[in-house]
Parts: sequence; C-alpha cells; structure tokens
Amino acid sequence: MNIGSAARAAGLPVKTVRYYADIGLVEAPDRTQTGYRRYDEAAVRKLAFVRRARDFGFSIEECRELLSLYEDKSRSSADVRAIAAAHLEEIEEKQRQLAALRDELALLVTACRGDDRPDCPILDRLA
Amino acid sequence: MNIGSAARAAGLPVKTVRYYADIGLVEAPDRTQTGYRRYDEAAVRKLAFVRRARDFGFSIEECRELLSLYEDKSRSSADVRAIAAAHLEEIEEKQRQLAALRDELALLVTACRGDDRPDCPILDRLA
DNA sequence: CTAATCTTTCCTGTAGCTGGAGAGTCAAGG
DNA sequence: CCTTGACTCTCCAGCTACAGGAAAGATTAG
Repeated sequence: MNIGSAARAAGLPVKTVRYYADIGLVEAPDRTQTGYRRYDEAAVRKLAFVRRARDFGFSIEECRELLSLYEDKSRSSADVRAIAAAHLEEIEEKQRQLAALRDELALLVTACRGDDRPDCPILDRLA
Repeated sequence: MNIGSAARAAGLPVKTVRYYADIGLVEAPDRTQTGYRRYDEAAVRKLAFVRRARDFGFSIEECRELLSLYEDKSRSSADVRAIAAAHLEEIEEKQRQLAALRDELALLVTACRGDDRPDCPILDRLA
C-alpha cells in the first residue's frame, strides 16, 4: 500500500501522513527499492487512530501517549483515563473563557446601533 | 517614552510591541539619534487598544481594521459592528464545536472505569 | 568609573501542518 | 516502445502571534 492509499484509508492528507512519519508518530514499516513508503494494515489503523484522537482535540504529544497505550496490551485503563480527563479539563476551561468572551462581546454588539453615525460603544470599550 | 515604559503602560511585553511595529500595526512615531524607538501618548493608546481587542480574541488583521476605524473620525458604527458581529459568530461556532466535543469526551471518561485492567472504552472508541 | 539595566538587530523555535518546486517512478494506452 | 498522467520523493518556505536568546551598543545610578 502506497502512501496515497494509506492516507485515503485513514482519512488524512498525504502531507499529514508524511509529517507524522517525520516526527516519528506513525512511521511506514518499510520502503520499496525506489524509496516509496509502504503502509500495512497495522500502520493504517494507527493513522486512523491518530486522526480520531486529533478530531477529539488531543495534541500530537497526547496522541503519542495514547498510541503507546493503545499498543500496550498490559496498559491500565486508568492511564488512558487520566490523559482524557486532563484533556477534558482543558476543554472545559476553554469553554469557560469562551463563554465569558462571547457574553461580553454580544453585549457590545447589541449596544452598538450599527448605523451611519460614528459613535460606537464597541470602539469606546476598546479605547 | 522608551519602548519599555510604553509596553508597561499598554500592558504588553516589549517583544510584542516591537513585533507590532515590525508588522506595521502600531509603529513608534520616531527614533532617537541612537536608534531607540520613542513612543508618545497616541501610540500608547493604540497599543492598549490593540491589547484589549486581542483580549477579545480579535485577530491581528481584525485589529488592523478596528484600529483604522478607531482612527477614522468619519467612520460609521455599522462598519465596526460588522467586524464584531462576524467575530461573535466565529466564537459561537467555536463554542458549538467545543460543546459537542466536550460532551462526547465526557461520556467516554465516565464510561471508563479507570482501574488496573486494560479494557478501556476510550481507546475502543478511537480504534 | 563601573555595574546594572535597557535597547538594538538578528536568528531560531513554537504547533501542526500546507503548498510548491524539481525530480524520479509507475501503470496504462496507443 | 513511447508517451502521458498520476503518483511519489526530498527539501524549503510559510502560516499565527509571538517568545527566547545572543551579541552589541546606550543609558542611568551610585
């Protein structure tokens, strides 16, 4: 399986697959004589695993940890849970910040008449 | 006023003030004979304006637009409002995505016992 | 006068890719 | 056999919004 098919199967751009190999996250098992990367089923599964974890907002480093736990049959679910719980906490913190921001900005937007005249509570607030 | 005092007055790191000058966002009015940037009150006001806009999550390019509207005494508040409203829409979209993500991840975390055993719904979901 | 603090420019690195150049490889069609 | 088009390779640059650090000059306090 060449990189193109592997990328399609995993749902990732070819560039990204190559990038993951460069940083040692998911490397192709071997190369052809002419230097083409060959991917097997296991590698494709790992790529797809990473894609889903990335969709969940896990960082590359978190993905690396999750991947090694994924590979480790004697892992404890507590280890995985700890990573996910920490990530969940980050997301919730981000949510709180975003909510505060939104509320304040929404106030400004509704306060601004948005007409031809120059007076604008939004700029006033920023000044 | 040297860059250090200006940065303190505006609540920004010196590095950031220099960066804003480099990208032509807020430039120091002039330089001393020995090359030191001199900032005046107006420049400091602009720096503080940008800092607050950045706190609101506006991008540098949005700040550039807001700044030119801020400077333009014949601006219409509608122009400002349009930028803010667009940004608000982005924030709300981000909020929706984050909420969906959080809910799904929270489900997984609660589903995982987090003990010494290897079976883990989180990894199962990612695999 | 000296030591400490500021300031300058320039270069590098961050996260996570994406785009492009230029060159080589492969499979199919004529 | 040749060509064409699709695929792949490596390397380099750029994106956001700065942060860190080196080496050198400027300024200020004691």
